[in-house]
Amino acid sequence: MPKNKMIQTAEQVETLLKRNHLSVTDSRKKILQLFLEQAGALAHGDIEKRAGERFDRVTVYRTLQSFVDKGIIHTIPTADNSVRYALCKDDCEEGHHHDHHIHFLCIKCNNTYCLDDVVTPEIKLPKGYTISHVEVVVDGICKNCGT
Amino acid sequence: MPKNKMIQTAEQVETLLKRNHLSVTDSRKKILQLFLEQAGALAHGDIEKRAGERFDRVTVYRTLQSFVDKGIIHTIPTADNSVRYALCKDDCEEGHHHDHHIHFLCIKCNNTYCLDDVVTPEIKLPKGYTISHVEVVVDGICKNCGT
DNA sequence: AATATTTTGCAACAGTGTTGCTTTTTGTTA
DNA sequence: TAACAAAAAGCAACACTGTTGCAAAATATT
Repeated sequence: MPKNKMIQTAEQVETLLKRNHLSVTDSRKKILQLFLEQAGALAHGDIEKRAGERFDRVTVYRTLQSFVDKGIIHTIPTADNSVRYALCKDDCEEGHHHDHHIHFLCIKCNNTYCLDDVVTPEIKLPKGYTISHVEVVVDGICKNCGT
Repeated sequence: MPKNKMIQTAEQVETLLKRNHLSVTDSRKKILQLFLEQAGALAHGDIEKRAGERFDRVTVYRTLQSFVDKGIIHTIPTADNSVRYALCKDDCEEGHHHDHHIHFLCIKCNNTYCLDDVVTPEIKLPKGYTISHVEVVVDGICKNCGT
C-alpha cells in the first residue's frame, strides 16, 4: 500500500471515530482500518488474526460491540452460526444503517459481501403477520471467483 | 393431549424413523415427537429442556445431526447466532427438502416458523454473481401474537 | 436367544463470548 | 504541559455451545 494512501486512511479512521464520539485508541484505529481496507465482511476470528495478535480477545469483542452500538458496522446472519461484521459503504459510514441491502456469501472464497445496490424485495405474508425486518442472504459464487 | 392422539403420534414417529432407515431409539422418538407436536422451530436448548433432561447433550446433538442428514429437519439461520431446527410439513416429511420457503421469526413470542406457502422471491444480482441458494428471514409479529 | 451393529452416556476438550477487576491509556482542565 | 478524571485495555475466570474418543447399553438381525 502506498504511504500516502495509508496516511489518508489513518486520518479517515480518526475522523470516523471522533464523529461517533468514540475515543481514539490503538485497537479501534486498527480494527476500523481493517474494515476500511476490506471489501467483504469480517468475523471476529478474522479480526484477531489480521490485527496481528496484538489485542486481547476481550478488547476485540468490546471494540466490535461499540462499533455496532454506534452504527459503524452491522452484523450479518449466516447459516453456519458465526457472526460476521461489515462496514457498509456510503450511508453506514455516517453512523446510521440503511440496512435494506442483501448479503452475499461466496461458497468459493467464503467471503461475505454487502450488495448495497440490491435492495431486499417485497415479501407478501399471509394475513395476521406484521413485518418488521427482512433479511436476505444469498449463497453462490461472487464475481471475483466466477470465471 | 387425548390418549389416542398420543398413540397415533407415536406410531407416526416410528414410521417416520423407519422410513428414513434410522433405528428406533428413545431419544429419536422423543425428539422427533417434539418437532411433530410443535408448530415452530426448535433450538438445541429448547429440545434439551422439553425432553425433560432425560438425554445427554451429546445425544441430542447427534440425533439432530442424523435428522438433518436424513432430511427430516433442516436448519434455519438466525441473526442471534443460534441454530434452530424445523421439521417442515408436507414434503420435508418425505425425506427431501423443498426449502424454498421463507422463515419468520416472531419478536414477541420468539418462535420461528416456516412459512411454507411463501416462496422466496427472485433476486437479481449484478453481473458476475452466480446464485446457489437464497435464504429469507423475516422478523416481525406472528399471527398468534398479533391482536 | 445369541450375536453383530448402532447408539448412548461419559469425560475431556476446543471455540466463542461474557463479566469483574486492576492497570494503562486517553481526554480534559488548569 | 502537568495533573486529574474518565474511559478502555488486559487479565483471569467463567458460562455456553458444540465436538471427539471410548466403554457400556440398547437396538436390530440371524
